[in-house]
Amino acid sequence: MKKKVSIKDIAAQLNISITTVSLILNGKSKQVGLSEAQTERVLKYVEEIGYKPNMLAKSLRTGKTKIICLLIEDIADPFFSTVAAHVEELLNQHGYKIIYGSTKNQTAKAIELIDLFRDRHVDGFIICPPEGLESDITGLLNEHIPLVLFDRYYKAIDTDTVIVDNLESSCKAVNYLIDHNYKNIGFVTLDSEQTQMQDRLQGYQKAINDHGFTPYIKKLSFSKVNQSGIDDIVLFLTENPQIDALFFGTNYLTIKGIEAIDRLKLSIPGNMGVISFDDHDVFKLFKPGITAMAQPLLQISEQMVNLLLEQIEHTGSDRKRKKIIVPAIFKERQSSVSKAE
Amino acid sequence: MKKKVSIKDIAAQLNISITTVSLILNGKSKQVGLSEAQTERVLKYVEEIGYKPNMLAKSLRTGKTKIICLLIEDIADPFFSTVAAHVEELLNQHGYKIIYGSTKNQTAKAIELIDLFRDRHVDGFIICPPEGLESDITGLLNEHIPLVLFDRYYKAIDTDTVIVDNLESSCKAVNYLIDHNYKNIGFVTLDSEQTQMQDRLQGYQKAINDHGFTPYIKKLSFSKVNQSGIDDIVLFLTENPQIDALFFGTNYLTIKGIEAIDRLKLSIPGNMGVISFDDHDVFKLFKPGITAMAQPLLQISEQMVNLLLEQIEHTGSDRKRKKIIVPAIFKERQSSVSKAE
DNA sequence: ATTATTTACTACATCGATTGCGTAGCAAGA
DNA sequence: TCTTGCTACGCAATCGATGTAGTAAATAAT
Repeated sequence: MKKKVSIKDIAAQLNISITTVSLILNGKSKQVGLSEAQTERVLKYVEEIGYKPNMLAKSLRTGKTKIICLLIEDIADPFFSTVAAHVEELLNQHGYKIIYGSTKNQTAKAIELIDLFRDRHVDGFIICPPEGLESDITGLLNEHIPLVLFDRYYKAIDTDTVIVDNLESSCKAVNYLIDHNYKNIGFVTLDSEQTQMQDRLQGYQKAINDHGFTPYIKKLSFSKVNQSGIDDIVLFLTENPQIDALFFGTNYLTIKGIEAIDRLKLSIPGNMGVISFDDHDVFKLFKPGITAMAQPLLQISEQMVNLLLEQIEHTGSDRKRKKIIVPAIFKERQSSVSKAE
Repeated sequence: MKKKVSIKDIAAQLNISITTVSLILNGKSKQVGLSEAQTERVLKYVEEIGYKPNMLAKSLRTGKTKIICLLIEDIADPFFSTVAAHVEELLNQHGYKIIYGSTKNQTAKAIELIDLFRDRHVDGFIICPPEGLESDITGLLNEHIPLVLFDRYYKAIDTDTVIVDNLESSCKAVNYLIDHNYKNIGFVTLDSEQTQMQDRLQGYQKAINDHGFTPYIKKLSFSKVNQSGIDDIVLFLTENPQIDALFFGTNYLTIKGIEAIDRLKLSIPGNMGVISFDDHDVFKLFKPGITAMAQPLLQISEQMVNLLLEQIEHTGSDRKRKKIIVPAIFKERQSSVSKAE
């Protein structure tokens, strides 16, 4: 069992000062004019004994932890876990580790987590914010803590943000259904004020209005999707039997919807055209394949990491915050093929 | 923009010593005999200004970080992300945060990550180890760092471990197929020496041998599953047309298998019975539902967290290491219903 | 009145690094 | 000989906490 060696032990062993060792280890030997010989000697010895600096001490002193906090809804959700995987990979390339927290879309939990990680002095945050976090986000901004929001944002706060073009994409998806001969298109969404859901709703409404169609909108409460989601959709469809296609606001709503449609013994796309916002592994495997408006997760992750690194590197205060909107990708599958007249 | 207050500022403000503040904040006021009045005063003030201790300094001093490292194959895999979600939740209840890393099942990446997190002084590890990590694991044990392995383990090293009864479960699954009239049952697995895959293979072989059947085994290389997995399985089935059922060693193999079967225009379970080791969201939604031997993820997570906390709390060296084997759960669906004679 | 005990705190070293400032040693220029 | 200027390094403060050992004052015991 090896005991941990500190910079002090090294200095003692080599009969030099701690300062010298530290400077050499931080590559400042040239800068401060330490001799080649000494530098070599220290580097060689350090290598030999496999010394690893204590990151805690380092962080305490420098104020940098090289840890980024990723705050998402739920790590078990494929959308978020995929983003997490990408962000992890990308940030690793820059020497950052990532620590994450699942908010379950609950304001209180999110606030608690932000506090906790701020206490741990993470170097930055990537956050998919639930509702009602305005003041906490503002707090982070005021302390100049690097921060990127994604998937949704707050209209009232100027933050670096990465989202998809929710409105446009939704509009396109609904137009696609209209073009394929569906006449009564319903929209199943969350009862949420969050920007992404609002924009998707508006996209739906725009497409419907543009064609003078009748809107059919069902809003489910986030917390009840798992309990009564299927029942709610069954009811919605029963009450509106004329509906011949459904557009879903998120992938888990689509999954509930598929089960509901199945329960009503309706066939996809024969009786019911389906398009999902957000893709899912299931959708391409499912028979018929479920058409989806997919978010380009790698691209989103890259943009987020870039924005975050920009902030970390840019210590001045004159940087302009950026909102990046990436286009969603339409994955055409069989659940939305042309309806027979 | 509020500046961070330290324990020193508090002491100065209240005209008392740093020690006193620290003692009170750590709830030792009674123990060391500080006056009620003083205690109240400090607590009240601390509350007022919303002081948060610097965890870095605390950790540096105490050697505890209250962070646990979860090392898994891939956070984007639903098996691991679900475990991650459970572990996070459970450990949060005990005041621990979790930091994770995806090894992609690569030895080098895993070693690097373990090193990194050890440097960061995490209080413990939960690891799903790739092959060839024996010496690193031994290293952790020697340093008495709390450690739990899961999903697989090293036969040569005595560690706390949580796994499912891979051999038994696999045997049961294959027996189920046999009982349902399938005669030529293939096993699609990974070309891996890891215990979980070996045990599943042995379970398969036992069931096949017990009935005097012919084994058909296809081993895919982990790294190539995504590229050529489907083709490989198609080939395997083409070369062995008598196969009437497949047992898959992991859920992602099953997914490849389903696509392969689909490509061959075979129907499940009509032409091909299917059972998967490991469940997946897709499987219950799929038509027909895919029968699976599911791992009880919450139970596994609970056991891991328990073992880890035991180690953290048990500072003596006489603790006996535990291997916990939890039973898998058979999820009977339609992909394995009785074959017509 | 003197010593012992208790009460209520405080001083200081420490964890393992970083870093601004200081300086010894030596050669060259004045 | 003395100042100046390098070169090559060291001292000590600091980050923000913890915890041991100690002390001053008040009270109790003898």
